[in-house]
Amino acid sequence: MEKPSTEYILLGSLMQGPRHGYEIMQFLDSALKAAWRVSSSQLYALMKRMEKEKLLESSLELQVTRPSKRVFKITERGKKSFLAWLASPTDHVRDFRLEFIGKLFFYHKLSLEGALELIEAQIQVLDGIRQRILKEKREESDPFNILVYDFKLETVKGQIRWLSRSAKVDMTKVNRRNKGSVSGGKR
Amino acid sequence: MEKPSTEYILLGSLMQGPRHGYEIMQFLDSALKAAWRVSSSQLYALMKRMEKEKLLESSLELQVTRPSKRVFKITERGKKSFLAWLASPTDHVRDFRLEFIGKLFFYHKLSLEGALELIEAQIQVLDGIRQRILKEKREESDPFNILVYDFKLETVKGQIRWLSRSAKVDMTKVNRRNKGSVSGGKR
DNA sequence: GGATTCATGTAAGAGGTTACATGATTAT
DNA sequence: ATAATCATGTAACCTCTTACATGAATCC
Repeated sequence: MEKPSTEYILLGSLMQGPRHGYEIMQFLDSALKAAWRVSSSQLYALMKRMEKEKLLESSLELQVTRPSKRVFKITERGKKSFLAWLASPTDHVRDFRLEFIGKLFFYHKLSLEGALELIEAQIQVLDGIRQRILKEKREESDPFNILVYDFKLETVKGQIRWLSRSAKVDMTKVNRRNKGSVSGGKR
Repeated sequence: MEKPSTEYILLGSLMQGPRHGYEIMQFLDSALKAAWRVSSSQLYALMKRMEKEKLLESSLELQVTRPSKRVFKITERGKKSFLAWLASPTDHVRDFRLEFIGKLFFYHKLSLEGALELIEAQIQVLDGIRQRILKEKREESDPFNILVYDFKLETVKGQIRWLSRSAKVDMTKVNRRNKGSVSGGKR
């Protein structure tokens, strides 16, 4: 069973240091707004579950004028889980969009190396899928189903094209600009 | 509030005459297997709901050696609802794939006219979306967000390309081959 | 004086999925 | 013998969304 990628997005939000829920929401709202939305209810529910699974720890921080904050901190286990997710390509076309963009975001944000390797691996995976669809299309006789296969092919080809051009080029730029550490930086 | 497209797929399965649940499953499994999967539990649940909404009617048909069948028949209200769905383009990129293919399937299967008009309208809708993304991209300065917009653009452009080439051409062929009636044919 | 920000949640529901129950019949 | 086909469902769960509750502080 795979975790939903939203959990990894939340884990990733804690990689630069502890944060409380509201802070994470603001962070994602401004930084990932174009690609990912997490509602407050979902966020708090997921955080609770992940604490049970020992992927993070929390502590209450009392405030005078404001309501108390629950500050979350990622555990070693959580870091390992996040980094493993980050390095592995997605193998379902329908999840590719959100999940892959989420991964790139953290390579970018955390100034991590390995993005090009992931892109390369993802291209291989998508190319495998492309060939599988091509094979199925060849074995199909119904004209409507062929149409469907054409659409799937067009989708996968668009993704590969994007990976080969934009992603590769831009992530190279990003990587060249700032080479940094994984866990550095307190808030 | 929009209905989930799965309901329309089920409605569409009744357009050529009454059918029982198992029969619909087989029909979809063989004819739409490349694009749409409906589990038995979901099918029966949706049928029950749609009967409450007067989109269909059902009656029990007793059998000697086999378990009884519940035969579903689409109502006038159901037909109207289905045909309205069929003629309207999808305006969410994320729903486009499944929903549009489902629509084309029924134009094909029911030998209906109007597929080319729908394709044309859908291209217009997607082109509007393309321009909106392009505009947002131009206003964006963060290199990562630009990457995301590039991906969205690549996706939409792939869809438009598919619509303009394959879909248009193939549906023309289909339309030319068989010109038929809407409600004709008993099972 | 009313809206927005800060901060955390609960409850209900939408739209599924997977596993399972039932039980006879027919194909291998 | 056993597996698959026919036929209809229930129950539990999953991921995520929307609406709502709370309550002080600060901005306009």
